[in-house]
Amino acid sequence: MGSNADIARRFNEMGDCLELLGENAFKVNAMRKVARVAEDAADDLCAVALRIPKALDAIDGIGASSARKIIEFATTGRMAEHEELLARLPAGLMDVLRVPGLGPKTVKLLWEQGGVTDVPSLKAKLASGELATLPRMGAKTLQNIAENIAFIETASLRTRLGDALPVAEALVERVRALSGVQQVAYAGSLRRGRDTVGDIDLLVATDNAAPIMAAFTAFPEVARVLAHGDTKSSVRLKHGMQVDLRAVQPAVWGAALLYFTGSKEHNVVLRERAQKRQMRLNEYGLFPDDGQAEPPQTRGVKPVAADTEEAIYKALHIAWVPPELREGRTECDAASPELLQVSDIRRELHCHTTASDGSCSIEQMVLEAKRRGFDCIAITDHSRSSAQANGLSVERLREHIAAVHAVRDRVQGIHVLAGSEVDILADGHLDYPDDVLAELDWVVASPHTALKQSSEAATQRLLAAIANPHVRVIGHPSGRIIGGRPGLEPDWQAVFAAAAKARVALEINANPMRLDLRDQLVHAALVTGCLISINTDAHGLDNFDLLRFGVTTGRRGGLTAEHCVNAWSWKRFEAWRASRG
DNA sequence: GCCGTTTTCGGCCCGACTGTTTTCAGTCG
Repeated sequence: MGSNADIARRFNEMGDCLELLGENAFKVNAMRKVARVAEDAADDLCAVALRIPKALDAIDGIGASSARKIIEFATTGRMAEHEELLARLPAGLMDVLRVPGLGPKTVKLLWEQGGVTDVPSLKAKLASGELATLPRMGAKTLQNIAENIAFIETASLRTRLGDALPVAEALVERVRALSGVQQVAYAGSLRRGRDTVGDIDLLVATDNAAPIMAAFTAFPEVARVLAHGDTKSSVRLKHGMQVDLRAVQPAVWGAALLYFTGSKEHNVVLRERAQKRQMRLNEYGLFPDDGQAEPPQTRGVKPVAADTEEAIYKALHIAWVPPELREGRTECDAASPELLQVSDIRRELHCHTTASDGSCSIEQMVLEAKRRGFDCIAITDHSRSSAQANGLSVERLREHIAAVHAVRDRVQGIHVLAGSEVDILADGHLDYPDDVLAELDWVVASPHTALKQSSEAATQRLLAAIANPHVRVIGHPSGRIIGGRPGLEPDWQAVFAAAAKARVALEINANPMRLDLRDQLVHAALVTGCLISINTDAHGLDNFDLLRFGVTTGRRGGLTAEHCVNAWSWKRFEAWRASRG
């Protein structure tokens, strides 16, 4: 049976095909919408299709036609229309569509009139100069296409949150120092906290944009100016990231921040709500809709709301939506929960010392946790199978437990747990026998190897770990590395149901390379009733700073302090910790 | 293709910038 990701991929590809074939753009959008719904669905849509086919049609965004396709896929493993559409296009044309600046219209032109069928043929025809005879293909356009192909061949298209955020924060301070800047912030997917971002969106409030645009495009870290207008500029930095800077009048700051934070899909929902209330929303404000085509802001129409995001949501009768939830799903349908904050976190439950692969002593880690105001730290060095991480043999583990307890007795004002990050072996067995695990105060069980095993094997593996009575947390459950490896792909619903029943927490590993569980799986886990634990997996003192990335990921999944064991009172945490094993 | 508290048909979000054009199509977010 196929996964929701398989369904999403097919609908996205159908959307690409339809777009290249010049079909109705709204039909294309509908395909993409179904793909998004499939990606976000907590339930396995194929299972739903087989069990209660009618339920598919009831899902918002999935109509009768798409429901039929999903049912066909669930029962036969194929989707005829998908295959037919793919067969109508050269297979390599999809890659041409990925080149920045090339949209469906241009790719269609290149294909039908230029004979381009894939990126290699595009490069060959660019080199030979034969594309210059096509309409709208001037020298500048052809040069841009060549440069953009070179760019995607050398740079990765998305940047990890942990790499992009420091760059954005530094740029914000650089722009803030420019004369005439009243407010500046980063927006876009970075503000929404996505695990990777395509670019950095900066917004500045000023009465005099031109000099700021000029200064920005002249920053020394800029490698290339992609666009330089009166109110909007785009640059590519020397290390490859694209940065867009948009300037607005201070009075419309809120409308602009809302608009540029997105997501695009959230904006569409807001505009539709505005329309229903006879209003128009754009980056200049929320305006009464007088039916005139010309934009209201250019006619001096006074906005209903514009200066703050809060005022605009209020005028639309939508409860404030935290940026992390603005993905165009159901966030506008009901008030958002009070999401977890970094300041809610009271303890670190997964970290390493020099006993395995960390860089600091037990005492250094404990004192750092105490300095940060935590009430508890669990020392969880690697188990014996993680040889590359200097994992502890049973004898070394026993010495280590004694060492941790010695520090616990010496340092006052913080609880110190002697724990282990014990490997979940490929077959589901843990890396220490139960009687050894029983000697520990705390057990995090994590998969580190055999991360390409089948979905069925991965499911059984995680279920076995959850069933072990000593295990309190499943660490980085998928083992994914963002931009590196996909990690395990078990039947998540089965894993979540077992974890919820056993009251075993699932970790959000805060390391920006991992962010595992990822946001949408956190959401699905919470819907199933799971507990979540956010940990930095610190290997040194600086790593404690990674906490914010884990909290952001939790927030994107709708996590509240109530469902995060790191945020509980000590009494409640202790009762839970002692409730098994 | 999806949707409906006026609609089962007729809509479906909005603006900046580039490049190629003499008024706009295409892309992007």
